[in-house]
Amino acid sequence: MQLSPVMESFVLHWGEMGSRWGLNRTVAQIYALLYVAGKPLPADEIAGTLKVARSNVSTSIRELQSWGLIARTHAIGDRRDHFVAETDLWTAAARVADARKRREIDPAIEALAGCLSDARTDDAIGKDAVARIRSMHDFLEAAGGWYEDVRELPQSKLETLMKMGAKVARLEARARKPKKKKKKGKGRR
Amino acid sequence: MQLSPVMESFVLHWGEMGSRWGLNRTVAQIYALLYVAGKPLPADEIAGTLKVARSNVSTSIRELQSWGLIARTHAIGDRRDHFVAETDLWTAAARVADARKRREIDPAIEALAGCLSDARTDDAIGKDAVARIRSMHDFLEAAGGWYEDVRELPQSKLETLMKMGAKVARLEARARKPKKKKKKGKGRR
DNA sequence: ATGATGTTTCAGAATATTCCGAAATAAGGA
DNA sequence: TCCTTATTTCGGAATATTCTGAAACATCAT
Repeated sequence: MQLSPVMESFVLHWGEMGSRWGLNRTVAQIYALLYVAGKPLPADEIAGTLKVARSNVSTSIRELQSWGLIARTHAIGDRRDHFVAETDLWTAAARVADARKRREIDPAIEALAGCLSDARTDDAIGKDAVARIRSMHDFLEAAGGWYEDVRELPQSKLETLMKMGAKVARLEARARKPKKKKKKGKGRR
Repeated sequence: MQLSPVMESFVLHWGEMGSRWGLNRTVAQIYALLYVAGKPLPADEIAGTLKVARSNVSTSIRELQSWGLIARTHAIGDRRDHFVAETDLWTAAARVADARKRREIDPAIEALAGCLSDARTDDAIGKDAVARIRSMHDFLEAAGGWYEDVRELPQSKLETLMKMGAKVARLEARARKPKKKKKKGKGRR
């Protein structure tokens, strides 16, 4: 896979971004490569294009699969596995959100529940401290539950909901600060 | 600050969680400590309690302030700065979300915009690849814009919106899979 | 000023993560 | 089966991050 200058810079940027997002560089770059490539690539070609060890690609692909961001396909007359990126960004974002919830939120809830249960036999802790821990636990659980509910909506409904949110927000903004001509520093929309 | 067993385990767990969340252990532990403590603590007491270097506390506090998760206060008759955690979890979550958008989304959008502008002078890149890059750019920009809109809502409105979302989700779920008695479990799809 | 107290900076040590490459394992076709 | 090709595992090298302790800096009361 020969990369054009822009494709290369896209991949490189993604590598950077990936770190910020908690995936490592290689993983992020592979996703980016598959995303721009727009066609299935075999592992060794990925390794060649990105100049990383073949084994590294193997590990990273595993990780990407666990995030649900790439899929394995096969080409006729080729024994090798090929991989494609999920190109629908709604789906991809949802996959990432799912994975993050699973890795970041759920274990946290569990840990907090553990603390709460231990708290009953800890006579050195104050009632108010326990209450604070509990409210954190409850907050995360509520957020997680909400996410799961909403997550199951078909995309169309979700989009409607989001538009609604934005509309309410705009109305609200107008109602609250009628003075200001244009809002915020980044003229969007 | 003497920690009870449960408080200690809370702080320790938060240290773990923090890593998953992209903050480092000390930073996370300090927040956790201030959160359970429920009262302002001076930096050296934090260092003593957590058994980390005083300077490390200083750096971490700086970071926590940049996330907007702790505030500086003063006690009469004490020259030292004291720090309190934001205990309202809605607010804290919003602060984290803001910071993450600023660090994770905004730079990404910028990078992609750069790629797109470069793409005009790159004759080796395919039209379809450019289109894919563009759609990623647009997606992120739309998501960011939506977030900013919604983010400015007063908390009460936001809560209403979320409840609405959850309600829609529940109705939708019933309509789509009338068979299932109870949802959830671990059954991801 | 001077000293007492508190905070920040910074170079390098300690630690953790990522990556490579060799060796082991699997899977297909002759 | 045996050979060929594809994939994974894993120990340790390379790299990046975090943390420490000492020194520099700031602030205030005397």
